[in-house]
Amino acid sequence: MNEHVHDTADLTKNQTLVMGALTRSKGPLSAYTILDQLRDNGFRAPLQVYRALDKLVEFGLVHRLESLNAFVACRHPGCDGDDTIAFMICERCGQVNEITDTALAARLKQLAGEASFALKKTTIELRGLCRTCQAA
Amino acid sequence: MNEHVHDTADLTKNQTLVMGALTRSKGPLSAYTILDQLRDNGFRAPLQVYRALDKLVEFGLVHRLESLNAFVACRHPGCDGDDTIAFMICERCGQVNEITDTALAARLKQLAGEASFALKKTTIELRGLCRTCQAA
DNA sequence: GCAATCTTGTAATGAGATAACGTCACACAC
DNA sequence: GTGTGTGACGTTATCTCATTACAAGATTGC
Ligand SMILES: [Zn+2]
Ligand SMILES: [Zn+2]
Ligand SMILES: [Zn+2]
Ligand SMILES: [Zn+2]
Repeated sequence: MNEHVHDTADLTKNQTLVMGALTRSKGPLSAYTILDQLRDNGFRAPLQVYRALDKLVEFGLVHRLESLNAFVACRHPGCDGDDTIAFMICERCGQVNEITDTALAARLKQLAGEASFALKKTTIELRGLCRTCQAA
Repeated sequence: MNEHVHDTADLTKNQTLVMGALTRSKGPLSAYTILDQLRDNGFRAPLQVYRALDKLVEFGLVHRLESLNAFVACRHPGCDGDDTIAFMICERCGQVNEITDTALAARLKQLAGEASFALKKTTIELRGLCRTCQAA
């Protein structure tokens, strides 16, 4: 088995349950919301969720949205190789759109380089209204 | 007086105290850290800090760092007009560098436009090591 | 078997943020 | 001057988010 790329078949029981909750959801979920949804599956404590989330984020199956303190299942096929992901978060319907852009990533790397900053992780979160919600 | 641009002279007592704490600090501070620093000035409750912070952020004198749940005094002269600010946060020494870049902002606006996303606020936070901390 | 390692369960606590209430000071109309 | 609206302030309680600490099972490799 590939040791870097994970799919849902590799997951433990708790990881599978948490992944399922996120995949079923239309938008991001907080850890405690996930906990509530999994009470019937034997979840009793936040740590059960957080431990699973840590792994899922590590595997690249889930992204953490810093500005929401919430988590979302990755729906961007092929964001594995890319560590510069921009999230467009609709403040009305909660929908999250995940995009990568080489020009954007290149510009950020350029800026970091000019400042001699050793870039490890980038967080880009755009807040606003999605196409649908602008009409309403 | 200009009704949009604020300087420290416009601030209330609590706002001045919170602004002072942030200005004195080399790096970002959490609301509760600020609270502790201002106990001697009569601060007793988190809300006193949060209320002041809300206003200071609104005035553009302070920025909130989403990935740290912390606040930092603006040290970027002229970031008023620019709503696309990138923060470079050193994970070792905590120093925060604030930069604006027209190419970066333009690309983000472009991407939002292509998705018909009505952009309201952008969060860009780069984590890594500053020049000094890479040597050590 | 046995040790090393990983995963899990549980309780307690720490850290970040807001709700709900009442008070006070001040500007401004009447 | 009295009423009224507005904004800042103080206090308590509560809510949400996240981690520490400790113990117990499961898994793997030898
Ligand atoms: Zn993704
Ligand atoms: Zn929407
Ligand atoms: Zn600034
Ligand atoms: Zn540093």
